[in-house]
Amino acid sequence: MKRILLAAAAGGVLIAALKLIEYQHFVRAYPGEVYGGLVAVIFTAVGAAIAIAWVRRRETVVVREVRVPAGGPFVLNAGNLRELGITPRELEILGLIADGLSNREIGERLFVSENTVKTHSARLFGKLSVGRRTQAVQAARRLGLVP
Amino acid sequence: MKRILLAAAAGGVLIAALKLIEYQHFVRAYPGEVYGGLVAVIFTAVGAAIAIAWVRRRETVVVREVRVPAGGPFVLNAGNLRELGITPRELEILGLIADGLSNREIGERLFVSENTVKTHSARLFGKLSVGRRTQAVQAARRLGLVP
DNA sequence: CTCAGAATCATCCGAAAGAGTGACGACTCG
DNA sequence: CGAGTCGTCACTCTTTCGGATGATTCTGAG
Repeated sequence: MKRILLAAAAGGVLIAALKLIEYQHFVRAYPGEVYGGLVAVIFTAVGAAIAIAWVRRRETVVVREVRVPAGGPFVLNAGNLRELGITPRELEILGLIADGLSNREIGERLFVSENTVKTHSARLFGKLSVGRRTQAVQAARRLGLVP
Repeated sequence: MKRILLAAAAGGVLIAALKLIEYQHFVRAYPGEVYGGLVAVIFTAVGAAIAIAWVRRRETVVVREVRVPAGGPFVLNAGNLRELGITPRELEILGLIADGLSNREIGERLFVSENTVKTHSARLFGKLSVGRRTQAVQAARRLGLVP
């Protein structure tokens, strides 16, 4: 609504300006070519001003700050666990992988060698049908195996 | 440099258009008022087109606070994004890392080289203060940067 | 125009991860 | 007892990651 009024007002100003310039034309202070050039320049500027005022309203809206209010405590999906045949130890290592630990760090935390961790994770990847630990984390979260 | 040439070319077209309209004026097919009106309308449009082409690229980003119930669709936390100084491209790559893609796959999907992906991810790790992609995914999820 | 930020690509190098195998002890179940 | 499962460890090889730099191009802002 406000835009329509603004457009109408702009149109009025436009016509008024045209008349004003035209008046000078009738005064014949300048030849027709100058008149045309003047009109062209002025209305190019007017058009640019209108377009800028019009387009500037366009803005990208980005949503902000929405702390997920804790969608309840994590519950393990034991069903998927069974179906995939994942052992307790493997689940333990899966959790540590999801925490972003390296194989070496996992080994140190569980007091086993890095090779052992690699063996477990390799079997884990097979059961989850993935080839990378990041994918394993994704699959585990989707299956309700980790928070 | 390129812009200057473009501006010059636009000016040339402008003048040519003016001459063309002026020719019709000499033919006296229309009275002076119509000539002025025609010039005004056309150059208002030209000015608008130029301004739009010039201004269109810049888009204003507005941050809006929104409450979302638990389990709702993912909403990006733009605040954290700003604080960490993460660029759009980096965010894009962060998302693909979270999807479990390798650097090579990310490069293929975005049509850039693997080296570029590595550069982006390295800067990303710095901004997130992590040293591994799995940790980056964890941090990103905690900060509301990825689903 | 100059400057800064972003995106792009490259090279070198060491560390980490993953694939593929083989093996051994402990425990359970039939 | 024998078979099967689990957890453990080792070794080799290839691929992928990550760190550290340097360079180029484009664009927006001052």
